[in-house]
Amino acid sequence: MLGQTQECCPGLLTAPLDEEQATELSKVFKALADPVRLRLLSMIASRAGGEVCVCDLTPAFDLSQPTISHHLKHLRQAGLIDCERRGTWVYYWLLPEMTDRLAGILTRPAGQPLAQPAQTPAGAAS
Amino acid sequence: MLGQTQECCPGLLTAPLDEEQATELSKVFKALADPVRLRLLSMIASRAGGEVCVCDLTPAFDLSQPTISHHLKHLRQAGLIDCERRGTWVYYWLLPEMTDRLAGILTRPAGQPLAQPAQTPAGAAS
DNA sequence: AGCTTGTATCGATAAACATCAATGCAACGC
DNA sequence: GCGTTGCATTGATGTTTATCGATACAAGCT
Repeated sequence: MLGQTQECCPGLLTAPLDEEQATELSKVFKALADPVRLRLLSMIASRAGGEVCVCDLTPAFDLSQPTISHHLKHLRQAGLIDCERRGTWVYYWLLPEMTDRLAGILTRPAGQPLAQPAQTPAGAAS
Repeated sequence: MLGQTQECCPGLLTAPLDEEQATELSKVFKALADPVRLRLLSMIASRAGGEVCVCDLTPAFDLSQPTISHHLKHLRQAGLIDCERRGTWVYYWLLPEMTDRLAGILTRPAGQPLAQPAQTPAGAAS
């Protein structure tokens, strides 16, 4: 996912993405584009021990167990989390490499202030 | 969008998001969850002068003009870009506050190494 | 005023997605 | 062995979304 084909962090804010890069990146953002998955991810990421049992996640939502399982699969296929069955239970944990990469992609280089006008220039469209 | 109701950067990786925060955040990620919009955003953000005319964006895609306009509207409603009509043409520019905020949300605090196992623990699900 | 060009909006359609109930599979306890 | 519990997969359904053609709006030109 997101291919090691790129040097390190193409940037998004520094150079136009080509079609392939954009398609790969969009898959990860799509995984984040749902409130349930965002809450699942934050519950997993913020867990003290670094791991969460599915049995601790499911009751936090007003959704069926298959739906939660579906969302977890989505997050896992995006490379944001991974899991392991341990006896009866399945534990999930964050893969910080992916969130780190996203943060880098959304960060503009310090030396390049983007030359943005930024403040709404009198009469900008609503 | 994303409400100033929060202190600064709730985190996503440090504490579980509540339902409202997750819903707001998901709207922004939804705007990024499309390859066309990602390419549009990167074309706008990486522009030297900080502004791009729609007439420079549309021909870069194999899509109809209404479709590009629709995607730009989506990015604008997410607070990622803004625009202004100037004579015949409409110019778009990045709102770096939003990308900065997203980068912050995806960044884990230095003092909190998340205690993740990270390396695949023998026999992790495929 | 009319014509032309650039951009946004509208209405329709097909594809993608979130959700559920039903079912399957894995591990434990009896 | 059999039943139970935890989680994943399947199939169906309603909703959302990407896309287009047609049209509307805005600004400049003649």
